[in-house]
Amino acid sequence: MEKGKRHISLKDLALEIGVSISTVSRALNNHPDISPEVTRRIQKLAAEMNYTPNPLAMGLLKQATRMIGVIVPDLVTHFYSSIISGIEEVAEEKGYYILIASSNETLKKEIISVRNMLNTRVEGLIVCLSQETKSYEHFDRLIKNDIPLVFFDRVCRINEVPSVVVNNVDAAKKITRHFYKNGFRRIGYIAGPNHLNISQERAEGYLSGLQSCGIEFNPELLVQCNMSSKDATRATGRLLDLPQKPDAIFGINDTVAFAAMKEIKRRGLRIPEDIALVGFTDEFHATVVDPPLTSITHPTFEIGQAAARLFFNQIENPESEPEQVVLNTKLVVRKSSVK
Amino acid sequence: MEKGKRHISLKDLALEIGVSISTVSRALNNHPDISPEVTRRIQKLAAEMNYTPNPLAMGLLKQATRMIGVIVPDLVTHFYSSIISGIEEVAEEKGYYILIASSNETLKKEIISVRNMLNTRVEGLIVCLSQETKSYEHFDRLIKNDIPLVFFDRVCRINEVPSVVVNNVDAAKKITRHFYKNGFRRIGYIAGPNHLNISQERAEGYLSGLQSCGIEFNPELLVQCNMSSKDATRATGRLLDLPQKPDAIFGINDTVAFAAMKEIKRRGLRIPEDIALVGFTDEFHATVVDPPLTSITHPTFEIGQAAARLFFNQIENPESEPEQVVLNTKLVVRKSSVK
DNA sequence: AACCTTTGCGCAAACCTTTGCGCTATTTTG
DNA sequence: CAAAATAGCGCAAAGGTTTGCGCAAAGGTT
Repeated sequence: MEKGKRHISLKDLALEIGVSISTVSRALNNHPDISPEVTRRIQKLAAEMNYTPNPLAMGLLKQATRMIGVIVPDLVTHFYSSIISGIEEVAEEKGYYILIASSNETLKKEIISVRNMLNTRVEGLIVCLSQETKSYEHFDRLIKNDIPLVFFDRVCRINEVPSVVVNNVDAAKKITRHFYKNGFRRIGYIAGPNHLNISQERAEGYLSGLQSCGIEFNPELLVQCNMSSKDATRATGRLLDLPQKPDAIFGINDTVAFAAMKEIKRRGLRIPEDIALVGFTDEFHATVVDPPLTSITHPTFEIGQAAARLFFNQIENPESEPEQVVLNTKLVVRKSSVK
Repeated sequence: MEKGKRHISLKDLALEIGVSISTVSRALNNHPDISPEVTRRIQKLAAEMNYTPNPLAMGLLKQATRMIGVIVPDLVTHFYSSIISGIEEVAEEKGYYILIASSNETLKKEIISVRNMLNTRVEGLIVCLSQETKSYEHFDRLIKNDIPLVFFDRVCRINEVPSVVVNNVDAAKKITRHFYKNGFRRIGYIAGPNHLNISQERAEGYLSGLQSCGIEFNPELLVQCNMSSKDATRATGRLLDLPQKPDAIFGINDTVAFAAMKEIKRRGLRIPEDIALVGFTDEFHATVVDPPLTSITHPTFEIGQAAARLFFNQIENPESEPEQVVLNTKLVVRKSSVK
């Protein structure tokens, strides 16, 4: 092989054997038109020179890149990386690659990523909205042009776009009732931004849980944060500064719960004796903090798989109606919420 | 735009304006041959129809895909995902995309991933070896064909391939001396597989640290594991089962240290009173476990950036000699190692 | 008026693959 | 034995982009 020639083409094989390019192509695809003898020789040479078809050429020809764009709020939390693993598994089975971008929780980067990925000619997108995202025009071009799109966890336009979520309402209700059963009555909730479906739905479950336990909702006990550690710490502070502190706190996710845990300890309060704590998502390290954190496990890998399946459903079945897959979660009780 | 037509091409623009494809191409590239008037009209239309060049076609023409393959042992630990973020940042500046694959710490998947990525025509690879990898033939094709390759953290063939590592020897030595200064004398080390440079170098630093403190090396106190939580728990058990237990343990990374922490607690021993503990890598949650874990911070983001820069150096400067970048780490002292 | 230069644009090849169609021998059929 | 069928292969187009070359018309020079 010549220096600098990194991949060989049909042309190289054709020149070597002394036949035309089309004959080589057909031989490799076992086309009946080509004599067994020639086919054998070509396939042998191709194997020796380890020929592989050029995906760029195939992409041009078939107008298909076999690439899926995946946009997540960040790359470094277990939640998203595990979902990505799930997507990758299904994609690999189908011979697709995934292109990953992080929005860093900003709308601006999300918009740029969508544009970039389309320019790269991905066949479609699987997206979890950034925290800031409350307008959705940047997805219009996809929807209008029937470019496959799937949302997961943080979703929008669920009537037009297939999505994967967990049963947030039910899970939050379960948490509230769990607190109640263990003797806690002043139950606080640290929510996220209001426009996110996950925040709304978990709040709804929280309220419905309170009601089913006969506890009246106290607005003081519902605080908001932007889901960063820093802001979660502040939100926790606001709860702990109340004249009547909560005796239990439920955070919208484990990052928030970890921050709350630090702040509670910093103020010399004990968990769960003084304040019980429950998270949401069940990051790996929930088992390793002290006390171990009660949380809602997410079937992260399955979320990724489901999202990828919805994606391929659109590829193979463009006319199908948008479907929403709802996965179940489980409350995993650990020390942080049981006296 | 017709239904199903997802991207427009030079041809579409040419037809619309009534000029040839080459004129459109030149107009968009501001070629002086094209009259200002025509150029203006073409650029206006291109903007309106938001034309973007088809990367497949460009790739075919220029024999360059502007894609980098990245292979990591897993996707879900903070260490790797943060490094990937660093790579992505530099890649984005250069207009490159990254294609990510996980070896799941297996040689088999690593070999497959290398092959797949080459078939996809990535322009080169940035790799962290899997735990199992002790033979390196699957990289020969890259080296022989001058396809850019960079290793980071777990490296091999450092004379032929540029790489990014941290000062493992020095860091491990620092840990050992830190233990000594805080009054610990029976210092154990839970190592990883022997063929990995990180395991060897940290062992070397451990030994050199002991020597510099005048402590004689006791082979019983150096145990190995495959770096999984399970095996790390077993390895910890072996240390704790010794007739003369260590009074300090140093784990090859934080995953191992977390497992050790659990096992030590499970046996009713206190940290750091009975046994001091130090990790390596400083995963985010080191601050959140109890007690907070002393560890070696890795400049993960910078590792990714450095790896990407070495990569582009090869692209832009194919004849340059393979360089090894060594980044500094810092010992962050927390409660787990100070009585 | 006859020539040369410039301006402004189109043709076609190249990158790689697939595939409908056409072509030439050979083989089969009536 | 002539006609028709078939086996086995090549040509060329398509997909999108860039770019060397060619070409026509306009302008300028003697």
